[in-house]
Amino acid sequence: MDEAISKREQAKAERRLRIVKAARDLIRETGDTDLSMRALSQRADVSLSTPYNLFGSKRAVVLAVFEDERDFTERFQRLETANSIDRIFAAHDLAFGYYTSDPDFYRTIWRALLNTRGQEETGLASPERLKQMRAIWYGLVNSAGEEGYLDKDIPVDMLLQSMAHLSGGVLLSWAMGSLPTEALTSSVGMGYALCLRGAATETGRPLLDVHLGQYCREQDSFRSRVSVSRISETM
Amino acid sequence: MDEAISKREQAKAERRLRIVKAARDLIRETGDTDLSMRALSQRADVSLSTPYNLFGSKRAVVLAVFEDERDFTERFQRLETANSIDRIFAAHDLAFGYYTSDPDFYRTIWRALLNTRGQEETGLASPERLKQMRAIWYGLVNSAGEEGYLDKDIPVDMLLQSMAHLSGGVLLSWAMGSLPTEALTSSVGMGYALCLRGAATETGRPLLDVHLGQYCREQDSFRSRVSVSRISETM
DNA sequence: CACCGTTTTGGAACATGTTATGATTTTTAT
DNA sequence: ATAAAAATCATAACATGTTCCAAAACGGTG
Repeated sequence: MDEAISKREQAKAERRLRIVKAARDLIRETGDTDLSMRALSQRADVSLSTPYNLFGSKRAVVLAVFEDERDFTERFQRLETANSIDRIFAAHDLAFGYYTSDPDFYRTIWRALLNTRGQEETGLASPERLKQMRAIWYGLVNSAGEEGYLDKDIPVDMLLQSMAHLSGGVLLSWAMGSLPTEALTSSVGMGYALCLRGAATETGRPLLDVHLGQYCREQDSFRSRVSVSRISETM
Repeated sequence: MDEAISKREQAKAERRLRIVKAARDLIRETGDTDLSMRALSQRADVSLSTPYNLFGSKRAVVLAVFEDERDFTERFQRLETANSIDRIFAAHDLAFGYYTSDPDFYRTIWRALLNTRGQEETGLASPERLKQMRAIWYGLVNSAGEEGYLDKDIPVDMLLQSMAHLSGGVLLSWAMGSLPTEALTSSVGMGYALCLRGAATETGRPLLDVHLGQYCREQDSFRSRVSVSRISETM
């Protein structure tokens, strides 16, 4: 009976899989253009209604593609670094490596995720993924605090929030085309370094200066093209 | 003949105005729902084609509404503060006062601006507005540097870029519904304070601590609801 | 195997952003 | 005044996300 019930679920899961795979392939092949639900359902060999039954909306499908693509957690486990500050930036480089290594694909996905047709129910990631990510990053920053690199007076939560918003802003800017892919990682890294330095102890500051300096130099190397990102209006 | 030529342009300008006004009213009345181009053109008493002739897309119309609503520059001139650090945060409070005083309206607009149907040509503000804003903020932060509050080793441009991304990220988070309106101003302010503190001199740090502490306390007062914003996934 | 509930299917339908088109009106130039 | 030019108008058309519905297919149960 458990097997029987699973037969139903299995078929569903398989369809779900087909749909996600078809969506991913279509995005890879034609960069968003022609990721119509009609093309998608045809490619996945299901009816037009099925993706709506199984996911609810086009946006949800794309979100599934997005989360399916990333195995950050396990790759993160294998990071080895001298100190907790370096580990933060190693994790950052790892995370943004996904974007920079396949920019067209991820930009398309991000754009689709930004399109919020209609009311609420938004959010840029599933709750589970969020919890996972939050745990990882909390651990990272908290370690830095416990190793004496960050001022204990500044709550880790607030640091995390600012860092999250920073990366979100950069990704937005990038997805909208204001920021070239080359500037992605360094823009976020620089912001992280700045924020962390704002909360750093005497001990932590030199460690952060290394990264800050490095990202600054990276940005300088194509400064002419970047200028201040278009999004600065929002300030 | 100049008058004659202007007759054409005048009529155009008047139509443009009618369209923007109609769009604004429709958004105010029905919060995005029913800002269809058909409803818009009817309300503005023009044909469906005209907004496309004059603006190019729905998004462009909304952008025009957005920029039409804000008279930040002149209100900014009237700011009077003790030092350049305080002025930065006064400007920030002023800027985000627009959003918090009419959140539904601006959230709708932001959502529409995020919707990027099709290819490039995006950007969240017109080039002129950008130049204006950039000048103002450059002046603010640069003053802080010249008054000895900020380390000269850190380029103003980079600080500005991080701050811009930060505000962009917060606004994104807010527009997507992950961040309550009450947390808007303080989230950005806290990030600004952190970033600036990361670039501050001994002299500047205490000034920033005042603001940082204040925003922290603000956030604490409704911490239960905020948690870490949903966007943290992106890190 | 026959029955029943769930899901998928095919297809139509709807709202909407956008484009194309040919007629009509308004403005400018001769 | 009249022709040329420019813009708008009314309208149809198209693509697309989404919803709805009856019929068919499927899976589990007696």
